[in-house]
Amino acid sequence: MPKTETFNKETVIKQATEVFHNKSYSLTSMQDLVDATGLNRSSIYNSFGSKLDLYMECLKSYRSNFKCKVEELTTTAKTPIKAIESIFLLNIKTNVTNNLGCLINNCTSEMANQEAAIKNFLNNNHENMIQLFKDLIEKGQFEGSINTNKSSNQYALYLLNSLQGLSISGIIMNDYKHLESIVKTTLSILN
Amino acid sequence: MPKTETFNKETVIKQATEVFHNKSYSLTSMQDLVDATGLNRSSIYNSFGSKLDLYMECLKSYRSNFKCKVEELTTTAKTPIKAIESIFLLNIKTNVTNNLGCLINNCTSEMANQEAAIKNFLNNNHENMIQLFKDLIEKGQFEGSINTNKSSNQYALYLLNSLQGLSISGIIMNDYKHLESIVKTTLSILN
DNA sequence: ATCTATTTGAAATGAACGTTTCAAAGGTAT
DNA sequence: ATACCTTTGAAACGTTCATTTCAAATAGAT
Repeated sequence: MPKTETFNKETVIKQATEVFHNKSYSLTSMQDLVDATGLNRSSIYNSFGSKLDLYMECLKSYRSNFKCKVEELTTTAKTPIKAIESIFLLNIKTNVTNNLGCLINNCTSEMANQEAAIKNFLNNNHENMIQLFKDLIEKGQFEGSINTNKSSNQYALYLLNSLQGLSISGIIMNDYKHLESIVKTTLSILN
Repeated sequence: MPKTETFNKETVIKQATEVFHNKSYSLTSMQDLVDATGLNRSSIYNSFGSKLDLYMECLKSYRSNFKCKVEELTTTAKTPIKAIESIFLLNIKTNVTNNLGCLINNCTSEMANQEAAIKNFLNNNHENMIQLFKDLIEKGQFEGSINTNKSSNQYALYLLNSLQGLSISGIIMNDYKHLESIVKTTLSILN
């Protein structure tokens, strides 16, 4: 029957993600994507639809990648607070080495008010993150390892806010130690 | 002698700032700026140089505006901690009403890795903000109203990080109360 | 009124953009 | 081999972009 797809869709998304991460959505041209993926222009349109569609795929891939790592961290961590810490450290490790910030947070600044589909994704992501932190906080508060000065919801909002801040801090600051210090100070409130 | 400038440069910058804030740098076209300012295309180039030059002017104006308000707040505030609080509240008040985030933080995501002049400005801004918080913290620690669990530098990094987070949070979250809660939790560490 | 330097308007420039088109090439199954 | 449908390459499409150009209008100083 037909000729089958010769390229690996996941690989292409990975390559495209890197470009989008490096240059932002607006500053990434279709030519950049052609160059980075080695694919033909038509193949990209055939397989992904449009530049925006491909971008959305990259966002989803980026998030599911993050989710995987987080799941691993939370299951291996000894305490909820250690789990939270390792999520934060994962974040600065991936953001300080390249000074690019988090793809999703960059997207928020750039696109949240421009594209409804993007806004939807971001809202969804936000809720997921809040839930993630809320669960961990509740677990810690139940165990007694996290204080109950604030509700799990208040702490979740606080933690996510700090994590988002680290995305921007990671773009400007080059010193890993400074970012580590921020994490330490941020989490010290929970004990 | 010559015909003099008929328009007010500051007004033009204000109008341009609004456009850049609404649409980001990349998504703002020269036509958008012509429409928003009422100026002729040539006049913009004559007076400001290029789109990027005008953008830089807007960033500077935005920052000096912020600085003015901060100066007023810090001089009228009864305590350093109240001063810090009012800076945070000013921030969420200006960012939650429009869901646009902070112009400078948006710029960080979008442009920090694209334009050296911008990166320079952002680094400078970062240092200024750190110094602002550091001074307030030191004052509070000297007076005894702020604890010494962390150094003024560590607290300054922590506070700026949270403030940057609020810029992103303000884009996604619509509930002013939630942002207020974040501020409250963030500052509770200082007492 | 005249000169002079500037602003203005409108059109033009040339490059880059995202997307489409379509004939040719390519691989799979009959 | 042949038929089938996909991928591929290259060119072209129509827009939009930032910027330039330049003659005409404009206004302060002489």
